[in-house]
Amino acid sequence: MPASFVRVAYPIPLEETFWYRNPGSAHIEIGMRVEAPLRKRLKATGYIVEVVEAPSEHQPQKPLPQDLARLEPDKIRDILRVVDTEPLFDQEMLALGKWLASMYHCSLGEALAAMLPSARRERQEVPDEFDEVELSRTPLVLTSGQRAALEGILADPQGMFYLYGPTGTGKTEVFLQLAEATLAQGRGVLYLVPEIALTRQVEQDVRARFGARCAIIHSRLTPSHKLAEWRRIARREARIVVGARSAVFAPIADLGLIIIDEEHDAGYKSGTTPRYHARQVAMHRARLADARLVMGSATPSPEAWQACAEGRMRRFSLSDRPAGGSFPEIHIIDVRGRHGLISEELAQALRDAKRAGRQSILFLNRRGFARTLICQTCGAEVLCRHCSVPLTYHKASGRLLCHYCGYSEPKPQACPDCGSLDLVWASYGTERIEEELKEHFPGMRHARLDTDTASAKGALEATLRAFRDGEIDLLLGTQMVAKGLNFPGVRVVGILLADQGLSMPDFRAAERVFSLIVQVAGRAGRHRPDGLVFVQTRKPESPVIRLAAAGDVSGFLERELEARRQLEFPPAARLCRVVFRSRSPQHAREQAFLCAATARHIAKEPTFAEVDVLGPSECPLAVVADNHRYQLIFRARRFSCLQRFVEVFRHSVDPASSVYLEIDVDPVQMM
DNA sequence: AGCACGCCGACT
DNA sequence: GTCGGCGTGCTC
Repeated sequence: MPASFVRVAYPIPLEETFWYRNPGSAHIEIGMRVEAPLRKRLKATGYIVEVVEAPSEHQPQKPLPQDLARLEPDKIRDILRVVDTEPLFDQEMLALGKWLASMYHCSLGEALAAMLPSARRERQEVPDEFDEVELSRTPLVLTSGQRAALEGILADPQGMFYLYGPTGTGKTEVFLQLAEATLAQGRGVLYLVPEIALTRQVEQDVRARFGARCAIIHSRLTPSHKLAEWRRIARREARIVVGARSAVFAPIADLGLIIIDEEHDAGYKSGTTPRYHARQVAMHRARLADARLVMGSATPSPEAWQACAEGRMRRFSLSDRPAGGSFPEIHIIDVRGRHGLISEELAQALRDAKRAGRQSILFLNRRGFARTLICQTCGAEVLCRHCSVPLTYHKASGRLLCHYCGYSEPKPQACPDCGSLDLVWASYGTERIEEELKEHFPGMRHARLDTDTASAKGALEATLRAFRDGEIDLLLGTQMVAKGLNFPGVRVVGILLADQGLSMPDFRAAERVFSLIVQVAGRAGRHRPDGLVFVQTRKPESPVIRLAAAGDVSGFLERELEARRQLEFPPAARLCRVVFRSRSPQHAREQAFLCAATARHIAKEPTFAEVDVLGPSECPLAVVADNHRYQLIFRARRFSCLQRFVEVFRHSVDPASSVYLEIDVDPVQMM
């Protein structure tokens, strides 16, 4: 038996793949992982992406791949070990990996690493949680809007659809019935949800309806459980998969439907290489598989709204709340010049709700006690030693904490700059609101829900259950309370500092603030028509706040799209952001300027006439975790042109290894 | 990425 | 004279 050769892709920022010999008789296939030596490294783990049988006397010889034939035979080393007994991916997934690598400008190995579970070994038992929910819940009776959407989508065997409707108008039920119809045809279903608490809710709905046919991929599954779920999907034992971003790569055979719930959510964009957008990957997969793609949200992204306007996607609107609720009455409260963070109007409504046996939600998008500590004498803020951001005071731990790198230090007694003892807290966090609640609403049973309180295992579930069961009158929290939670008893919603985030140096700031306000407001009055929302702000005249308070989604999107056209920002153009990061501020800066010159030179070519090179400039967050950051932005109207440009750029620059280049296609965060 | 090699500053 | 800083180069 002659030795065979394998091509291995490593999850490192190197485009090259490497050839090895398989010395033993170990069975080897595309899609398995191997351990092999890589230069001075004794063992590195990579993915087999090609297998070639060595020439033998008996078998007719196929020509060897060119790069293998060119290699000196003694340069080819032996693999050490095969990790898997079954492949993790097939040719189809490999093709998706190649697409991902070219789309997001990373190596094939990096793409595969992002797509696949990382566990070495599979755990035999899959956690069996679904016996606690009652099975075979039957489909609900649909409203006319829901029925129209369901029938309209089912009438088209493929294509893209948008389910647009305020919270509580029953998008989930339409998704579930579409899934049912797809499964009935023997085709697989992928149901994407943003990370966080929402996974739990959809998971239960899907489990109740489809039982053992579903697989769930949470972020908290251990790697070995994730691998076990992966195998169940590949073996077709599970035909409907619920999961967050990375579930878009689940190996579902004969895919018939992809659902993207809360389509606008930024959590669908990966923050690490490859910086893929699950919506983009889903569009690609749906096209390849001739599957339907159905997304939905109460606050569509400008990209999706534009696609509907241009007819690239068919939109269905839902407008009735089938559970008997109606849309809440919304009040804007101008809090300029007022003390405290809970206005008298809101306080009164909270007390009234409590007296009526109803519940309330307070939303403030900042955890901790105070955003920053300021010296009254010299005006200095206490900044992180590793990042260019102020430290947030967390009273529970008595420490100042950096929300970007995790650095913390004890609360200083005196100003580190001038030694003054006159240090004051500036701005509020959820911890401080909690203190205000204790002081001014002693009878109110409340709970706080943010990353800090939810980090303990089971704490999130326990709080949500207690609130649902009415053991809590008031739920206070960050984004976590904004998304997808359905609590029938909620009457009052208070949005504190609604304009927070509006002045961020990011073209998506308005979009984010708008959708957060609308989403939180949607928590009120889902089941009874007496919801009340208070939008507290220091910018009551801001159109974003006014449109959000009016629930005018299309008005906001039209306005936003017009602004984006004026500024030539997405979706009027496509962007690629390149961040240069280095321990050394000079290196990052020099490299950014050098590469900018190269980029401008390339942009002079006639084929790249439409490409703009913006920058370089220091990133708004100039330092994160001791990394100094500069950025360059490429812009073009046609995506294909931008992609070719980035490709040429990437191969024309040779960054010193002390500077790392992050390439972000369709960036969502510009900080 | 990771790991070693190599070439200039302050120490026993 | 060496220890060690991190800039540079290479990976089948």
